[in-house]
Amino acid sequence: MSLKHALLGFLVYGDRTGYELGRMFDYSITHFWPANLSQIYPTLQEMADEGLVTFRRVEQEKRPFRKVFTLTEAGRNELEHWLKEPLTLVPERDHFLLQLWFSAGIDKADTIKCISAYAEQVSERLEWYKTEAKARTKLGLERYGRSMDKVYWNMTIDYCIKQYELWLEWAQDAMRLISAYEYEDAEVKATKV
Amino acid sequence: MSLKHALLGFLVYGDRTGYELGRMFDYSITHFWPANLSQIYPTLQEMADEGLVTFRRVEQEKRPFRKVFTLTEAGRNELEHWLKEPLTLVPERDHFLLQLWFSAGIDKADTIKCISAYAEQVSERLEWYKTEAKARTKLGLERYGRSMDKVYWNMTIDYCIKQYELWLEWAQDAMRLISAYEYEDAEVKATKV
DNA sequence: TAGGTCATGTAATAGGTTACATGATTGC
DNA sequence: GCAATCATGTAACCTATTACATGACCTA
Repeated sequence: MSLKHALLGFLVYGDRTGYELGRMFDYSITHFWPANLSQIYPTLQEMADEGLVTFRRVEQEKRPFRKVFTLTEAGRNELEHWLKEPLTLVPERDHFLLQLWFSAGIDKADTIKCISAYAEQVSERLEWYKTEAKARTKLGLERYGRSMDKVYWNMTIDYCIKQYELWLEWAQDAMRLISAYEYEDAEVKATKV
Repeated sequence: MSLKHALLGFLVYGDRTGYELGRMFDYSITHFWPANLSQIYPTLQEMADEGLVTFRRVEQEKRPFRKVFTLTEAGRNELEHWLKEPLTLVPERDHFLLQLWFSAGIDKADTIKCISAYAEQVSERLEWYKTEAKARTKLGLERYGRSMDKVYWNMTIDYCIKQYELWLEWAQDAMRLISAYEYEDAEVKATKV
């Protein structure tokens, strides 16, 4: 369960509450690994049961108590083990490709609309990476970054940017291709008549 | 639930049993939408309950009965509606990026090993797309393909190939970058001494 | 005064994977 | 003789999402 490993990974930077860990997700890796508090809280409890973390309850005035989590030696070992383990490439589901695969039954114009809407979202996300994601990463690096973090964190952003750029190009080519095909249809019809 | 839409999409090509639909998945879209029979069977039952499909039970000698499913008008409408609906880009989880993000705490050599193992798998998958996936698609087109299927099916393969090529390039750059960074470390140390 | 932040969770649901259950037929 | 194919499913489990529950403080 990778959520556990991500939580262990964040706890390396220091003790945190579940809420704080949630914010760390939101401000750093939410684009490739989103996590909800409603999933984080029970997972941290499980991790405590398994001995990967410990926690102390800190009472507060005027606010609910905080449960501050700390990595244990076992947790650190588990994280290190996971980090060194080469991952198996898992098949990713792609809603968009699925839709496209079955699109021969509908009007080309509708398909082009879908691709166009997709491209627009990709374009927005791309812009987000180039500005917001970079800014957040920079901020995180200044605050908590270890020496190699800069290299790896920037590499993940680069990875995402390149991927979205590719998708955008692909979508534009695809729309052109479908339009061209429409044109061929017309030509064929013209010849036939 | 996209599995339902995929099943509807396949049933456009003709009536099929659950088993046959499973084979259609395996031979066409398993790389971007895998499906197990243990998921397909109950889903088809639900779809029958919802009126999207009907089925007839065909007894056989020497083999278990076949349940042959047919699209209903409602099913066809539901499919068409889904096909025309622009999808919202959903955040995809990436185990590999997650691992990389937290890798600053371990030896660079171990990280390079992980990236290298990843690259090797990407490379194999890429080869698979260029040969096997293309061959299967060609076969499918000859057997069932509608006029536009060729365009769309080839576009999905193109999409996957470009993506995997990008990942491979990225991984190679990444490994070079990490090695170079090691070299800089050494230089810094040398200067310091 | 309205919306965001801090702070904890539980419950229900959805979607998918893995294991279990059965067993004859067909092709190499 | 052994593996793959044909043919149906059920049950347990895992992971993640959405909705529900509570409530005070801070800032524009």
